[in-house]
Amino acid sequence: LKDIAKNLNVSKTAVSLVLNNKGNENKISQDTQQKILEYAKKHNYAANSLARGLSRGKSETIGLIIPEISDDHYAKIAGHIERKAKGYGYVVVYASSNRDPKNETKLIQSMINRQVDGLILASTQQNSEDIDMLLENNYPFVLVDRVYPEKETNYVVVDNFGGVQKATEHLLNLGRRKIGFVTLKPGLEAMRQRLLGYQETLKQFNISPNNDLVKELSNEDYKVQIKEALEELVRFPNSVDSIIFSTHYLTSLGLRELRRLNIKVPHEVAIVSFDERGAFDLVDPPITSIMQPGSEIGELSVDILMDEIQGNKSGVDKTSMLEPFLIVRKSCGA
Amino acid sequence: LKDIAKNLNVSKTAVSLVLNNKGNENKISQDTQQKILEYAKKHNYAANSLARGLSRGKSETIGLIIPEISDDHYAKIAGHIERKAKGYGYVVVYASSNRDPKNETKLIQSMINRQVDGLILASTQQNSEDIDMLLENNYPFVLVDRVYPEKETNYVVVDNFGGVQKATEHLLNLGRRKIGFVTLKPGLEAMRQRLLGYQETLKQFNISPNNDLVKELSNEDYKVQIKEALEELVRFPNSVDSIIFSTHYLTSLGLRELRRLNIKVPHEVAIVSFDERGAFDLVDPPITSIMQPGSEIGELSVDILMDEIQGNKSGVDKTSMLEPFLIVRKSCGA
DNA sequence: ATGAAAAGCTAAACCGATTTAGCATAAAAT
DNA sequence: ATTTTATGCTAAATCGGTTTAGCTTTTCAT
Repeated sequence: LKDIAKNLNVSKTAVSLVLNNKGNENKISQDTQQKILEYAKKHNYAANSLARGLSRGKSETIGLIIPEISDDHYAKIAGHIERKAKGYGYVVVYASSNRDPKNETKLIQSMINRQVDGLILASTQQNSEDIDMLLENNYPFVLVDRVYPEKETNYVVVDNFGGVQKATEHLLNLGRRKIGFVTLKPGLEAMRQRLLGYQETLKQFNISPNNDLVKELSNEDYKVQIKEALEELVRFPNSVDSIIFSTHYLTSLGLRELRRLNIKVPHEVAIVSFDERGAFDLVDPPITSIMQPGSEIGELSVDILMDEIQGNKSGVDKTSMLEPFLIVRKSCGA
Repeated sequence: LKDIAKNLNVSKTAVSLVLNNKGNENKISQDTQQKILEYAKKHNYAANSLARGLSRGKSETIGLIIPEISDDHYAKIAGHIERKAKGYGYVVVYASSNRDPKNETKLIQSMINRQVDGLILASTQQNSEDIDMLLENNYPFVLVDRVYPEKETNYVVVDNFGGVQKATEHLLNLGRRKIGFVTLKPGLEAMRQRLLGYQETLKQFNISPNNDLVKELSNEDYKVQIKEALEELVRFPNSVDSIIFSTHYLTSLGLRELRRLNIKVPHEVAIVSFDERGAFDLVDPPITSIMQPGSEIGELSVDILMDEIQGNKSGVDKTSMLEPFLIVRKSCGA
């Protein structure tokens, strides 16, 4: 900038104005504008974003904090977030919390220090204070895939209740009556909703819920616990004829276990997965899944965040619940 | 900073020095240091990274440009890069090139303008000029998963040749003789090496390569082309008894096609996949894959980049070829 | 011819840090 | 008693932009 100004014998101000398309409104002559634009292009000048950011108080960066970028679900969302953000001229920095609230707290702080203009959080949902802090400071952020039910925040979630409801109804309509449910301990609202969707649907069909058919595994130890859980589910007196797994990785693990136990899927036990991961359609049997609209989740969260950052002009809905849909494959016995 | 200085009746300089642990070497009294540290902690001060970056000429950010964050392979690498970078106090911004060189050029520029301290690139490998530019400007960067064979750059790759060699040998040792190879047009060195690995291994076993058994699909249209390719491979006169797919998504597509054609895998045609994606172990049949050491790729690339950024002190090897390894499952007929 | 308005530009403050050069004062050495 | 050295600190420049307020000069209306 200084260089351009010096070489063209104009002021930094003029250069800055012109390059920010404020030449006209500030009455810089066409000649001068031309001169500056040409010179800038020729030497392909591009502003130093740090300086610009410092000056404008905006970094044109959004922070994305997710449990794990390598999880299919979040990778997909991250992809859409990035693409959408680019459309707004924004860039995204991501960080994985690894489902650890302390980690998350640190990451949020770090992002703020780095002056991101806003945050997209798939929160561990155990960080009330952080959320309160963001809220108090009026920091633009949107929760994705997670909510703090008691707080008023922007969020984009899927209808976890409805998703499981569809799956449960589907199994019931196929004649299955002893449906097991394998999930994680309900630290997350999403998990609560999924369980609820299962329980309520059974009630609607006049089937009294049997808690022995529900296996809630701990977040740390599910890889081990799932073995016992499945054994209990398939043998007397439970003897389920179907199982809904509330995450794709539980499905993977569970299916492995069912095979080990020599249970025929879907003949003896039908299964449905909440969410899927690569190649679920090629699995033996192809897995019926409750699909989440990853692209919408990603894009909507960016739209909402951008509106927030730009001062709530557009009037987009700041909370949004998207409908998952059931992909029926073989594993449900259809 | 200013606040702290004002409230404590010291200079900004003092505060800055102390908070950067340069208090002692600049002979700030213990008293003052204490005072500053306490105040800073109490008001949990953290430096504005933009300002610091501007001043220091460092952003403590690295840029990651990959074909697609939602691809299992890159998502995994990205995860490890992020984790490792965090250890260095760095944060990563990512962007997807979608395999478009023009896109890549723009992204590189954008990252540089944003003052990232270094770049990790899974280049489209059609951007010689960009690479030259980075090289000329001595910009710290490392190629990951990709190389420009004729250029001297830092890189981390896997031994694509060796990986396919292992797979090919394995199939040959299982008695398969008519091995097909489905890959993408060799815009990428990786693809060239994989093809070469296949061809050379056949030679070593005294099998004359038959070009009809090699199907090179175009990057844009592979989803369509793969149908015809597979039909040609499985029917007379080719009638392969096995196929190596050079990427995980080709494997997915290919397997679907084989099923459509009613070909029994591995009985009639055995398959091996280069790289895998979620649930490949649960597929029918479980897919034998050439696995890439994602964590090493990610971590090593960060190590190399950091050394580059910090002025090549550590003497780490700046080019590195990692060994993939074969995970033998059912699809190869073992 | 004169005053007001418009056109075209610039100086300087500012964003929030880092860093260099140097100023007092106190302690030690001569 | 005077010089030297060490201690403890600060003013001010700098990074590279943005932006406010204002200064000339020209143009126009009266």
